[in-house]
Amino acid sequence: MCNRELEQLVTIKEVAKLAGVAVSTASNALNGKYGVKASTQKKVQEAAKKLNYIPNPYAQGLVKHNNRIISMVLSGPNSMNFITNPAFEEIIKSVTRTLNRHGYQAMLNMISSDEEEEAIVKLAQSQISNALILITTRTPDDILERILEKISIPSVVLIRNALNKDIASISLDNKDCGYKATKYLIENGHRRIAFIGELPGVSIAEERLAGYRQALVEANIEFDPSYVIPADYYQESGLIGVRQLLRQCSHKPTAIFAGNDIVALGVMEGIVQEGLSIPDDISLIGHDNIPNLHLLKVSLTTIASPYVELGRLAAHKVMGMIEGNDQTPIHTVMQSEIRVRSSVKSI
Amino acid sequence: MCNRELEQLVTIKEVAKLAGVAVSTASNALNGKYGVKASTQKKVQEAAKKLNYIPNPYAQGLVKHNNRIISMVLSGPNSMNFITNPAFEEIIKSVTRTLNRHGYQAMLNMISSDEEEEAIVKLAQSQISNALILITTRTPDDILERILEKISIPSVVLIRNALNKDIASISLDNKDCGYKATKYLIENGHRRIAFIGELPGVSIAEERLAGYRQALVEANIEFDPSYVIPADYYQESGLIGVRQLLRQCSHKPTAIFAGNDIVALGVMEGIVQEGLSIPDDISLIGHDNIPNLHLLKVSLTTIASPYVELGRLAAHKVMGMIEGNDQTPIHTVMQSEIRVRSSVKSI
DNA sequence: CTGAAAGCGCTTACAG
DNA sequence: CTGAAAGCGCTTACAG
Repeated sequence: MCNRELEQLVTIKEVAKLAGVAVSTASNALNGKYGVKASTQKKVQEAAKKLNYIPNPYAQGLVKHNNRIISMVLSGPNSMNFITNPAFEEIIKSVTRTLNRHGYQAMLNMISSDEEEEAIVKLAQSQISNALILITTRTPDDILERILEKISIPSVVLIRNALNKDIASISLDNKDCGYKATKYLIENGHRRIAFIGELPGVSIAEERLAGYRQALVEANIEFDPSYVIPADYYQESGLIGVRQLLRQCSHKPTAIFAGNDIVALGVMEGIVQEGLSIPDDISLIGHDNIPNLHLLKVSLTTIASPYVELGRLAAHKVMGMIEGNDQTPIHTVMQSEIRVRSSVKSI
Repeated sequence: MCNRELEQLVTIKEVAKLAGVAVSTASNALNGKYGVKASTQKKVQEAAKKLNYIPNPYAQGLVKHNNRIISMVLSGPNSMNFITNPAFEEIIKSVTRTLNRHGYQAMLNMISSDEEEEAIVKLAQSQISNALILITTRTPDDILERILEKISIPSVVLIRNALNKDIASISLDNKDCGYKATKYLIENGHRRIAFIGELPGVSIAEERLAGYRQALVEANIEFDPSYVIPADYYQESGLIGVRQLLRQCSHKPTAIFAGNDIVALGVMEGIVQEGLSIPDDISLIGHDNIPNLHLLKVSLTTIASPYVELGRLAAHKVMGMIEGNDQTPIHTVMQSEIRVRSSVKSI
């Protein structure tokens, strides 16, 4: 079961002994430090190879203050499996793969939104990882800034705009996403367009709403507040939101822009439950381009965002920050594009 | 950006100083060791609290050989984002959440299938984590046994049957899954039933196939090898598989059991491309019960397996193994149940 | 170019 | 009940 004792761990001491040098010399040789005779270095390397030596990263970390571990922090409601958005899973996989390829380790930390400050600060102070990638935080900017100021390890915040100059971020052009989605609906003849995804204080929601409004303004469509419905960006909020929408508005909209794809999935459920059909009664567009949208009851038109690339950039950025050679801009904003399927009808 | 120097880390030394005791006493007090005067312990705890002391897990790990980190190992083809099965993502989240709740950390390790042995052994030897949870390994039993014998940390293998007595595992009753799926098709009047999901040497595939065959035998349906199609359990293999099936069989089957849901998704794509319809031309059943199957073009009937619970059990098992108090059986087999939707037609 | 010493932050025997 | 010492596996000045 667990043959913990079977095999003695090989340490640098044994390597040094086999190579016939001091431990410090072995260390210098293995780390390619200047001032080690080539032949000595070779001897040490061969000994290490022969013994199958792998340095203990924590012993290294203790002295170098670098253990090559990076935490991906996921915050969400305090229920068992709160990360239900496949878009975030793409990011997680992309970050992990990129880190692993560069000899870094990825840690996953799932924390409750309601104790985010405490959990993040504790995580950083524990020194368990060398950097933080905040993937799903919704903490307001000012509080998040306070949190990140408190901690002493590098961090990068994903998919949030509007953070202050000192906080590294990689995000989407969320306003443009909202604009593109809404404009596409308008181009298809829609004028009564609802937005399900209002979430005050949360950057992506506010920006997507701003893009929605901008597209409306450009098309001379009057803004109707009854067409703007709150949603928390989890699936059920789409279902609840569309019910609320159909109940509260005086003129039923002909199209809905859902804040993201899983909200759109909820909207789809709600529309079916109401006995309406997409896109004949209501057109629908989402955001994210999660997998298999083409296999849905109605294949969903959406705004596709480059989550894999975003994760890759995030991984490279934190590695650079840790190693002190990060050359990338403090803020990166990535562009999205529409992926047309058949949930929007031209009217 | 990275105010690494701003804040001095607080160590047990400062705690001891503030409490006016020796470092060893502080350690004993903090760890609740016997033989510390209550008043001393209180002094130390207060000092720790005041200074916001968090012990360095790696310094602890170095002496205790327990850093409370567990690696979830995902192997797959050597492409960027190979874990595409939402069922595995449920497991990952469930494991992580459970570990985090118990003060453990979860590490994600994505390795290439073609260098699995090397990567696993190296991971274990690096002492970077205290235990391994192998989630997606397909390495044949004998090789996997050899690998796990080589390593000196506890490990548990998920969703694999037939491993030897000494290797901890938590799995599904895959034969029963195959049996239930096939039996349900038979009960609905089908006799020409295909299985897309043959993958020799991979436990889940072999067992599901065995269950399929058993259901056939019980119903006196002759086994037709041209109805058994290989698939690698990624989505595209379903698409390829159903094409192959329709090309090679003399009598078109009336129903297909796909090895898992994402294969079923591929099959669905293929059937649509061939101009056929589900369930009118061909009935389809999958396995896993991944999210949102009810929103597909044809809502997919499937075998639901308890992945969240499985992940929870796996986390508890490795924690127990690490702490030396694991009471759970070395092998756990979980039961699955059918979830009826509308992709199977009664004929 | 090499090695002995100190130290990273902790815990564990062991004196007292 | 408390504290000084040794040690976990490493690296980094610093003598020589």
